[in-house]
Amino acid sequence: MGLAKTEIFTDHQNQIAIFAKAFGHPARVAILQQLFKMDSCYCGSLVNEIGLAQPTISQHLKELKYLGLIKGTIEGTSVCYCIDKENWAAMKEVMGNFLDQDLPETKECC
Amino acid sequence: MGLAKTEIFTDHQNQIAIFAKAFGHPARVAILQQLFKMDSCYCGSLVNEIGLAQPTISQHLKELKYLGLIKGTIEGTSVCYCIDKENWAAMKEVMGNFLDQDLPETKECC
DNA sequence: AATATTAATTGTAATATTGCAATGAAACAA
DNA sequence: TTGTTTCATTGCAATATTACAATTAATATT
Repeated sequence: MGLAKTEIFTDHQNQIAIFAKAFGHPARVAILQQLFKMDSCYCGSLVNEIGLAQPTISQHLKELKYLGLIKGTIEGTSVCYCIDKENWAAMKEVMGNFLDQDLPETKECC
Repeated sequence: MGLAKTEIFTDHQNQIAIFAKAFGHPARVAILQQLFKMDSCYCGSLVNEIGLAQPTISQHLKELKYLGLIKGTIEGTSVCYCIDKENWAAMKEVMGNFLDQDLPETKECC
């Protein structure tokens, strides 16, 4: 169907999936890495440094912005994007806990 | 197009995206959480505990297995799944480094 | 052998995602 | 005002993903 049955999962499980999906495309990974480098956070710079068309980059930025991971500030005709530190930290907490799960050493299953 | 232009990104960026995509569906998050709990790693148990049809679960398991995050052992007519500890640790290293990126405090952009 | 159990595979329908050309909107420059 | 620059939005085509019924494969049970 292409449609995930989100209603049968917990909010926590859905939230992990939503954050993960944001990182599930290399263009968004590249955008975030650029923003962490900080020396170029204008939309146009991202278009130049990543080899995708401007509407495509704009769309990826929109998704990241919708999740709150980045924020954009209008400066004349340009838009400056940067990481939203607070929300990034909150996301890191959620994803980190998921990744850091540990297995009980005692029980060996397979 | 529905087709990511992976060739214009680094292997590292693609790898992050591929791992992230694995966590981009709540069913796979739920499966992994169950496997970490360890008391039920049979495919049938996962079908019962998660409310999706058996072929759907089987398909999600296949993806996780393909990435090496889990492994399955045949036990009679059942298949026992569990986390692949080594590969999970390797994935955690990659994803962790990405999530733990820091911003230079000096430069404030937006 | 005949049946049952468990899980993978196949096929299919519905929805989502990706990418870009074309266009629009807003601020700036001449 | 007229153009220019920068970015968002719209519309569309191509591919990917999700879900499941039906089937198959393999082992176990009787």
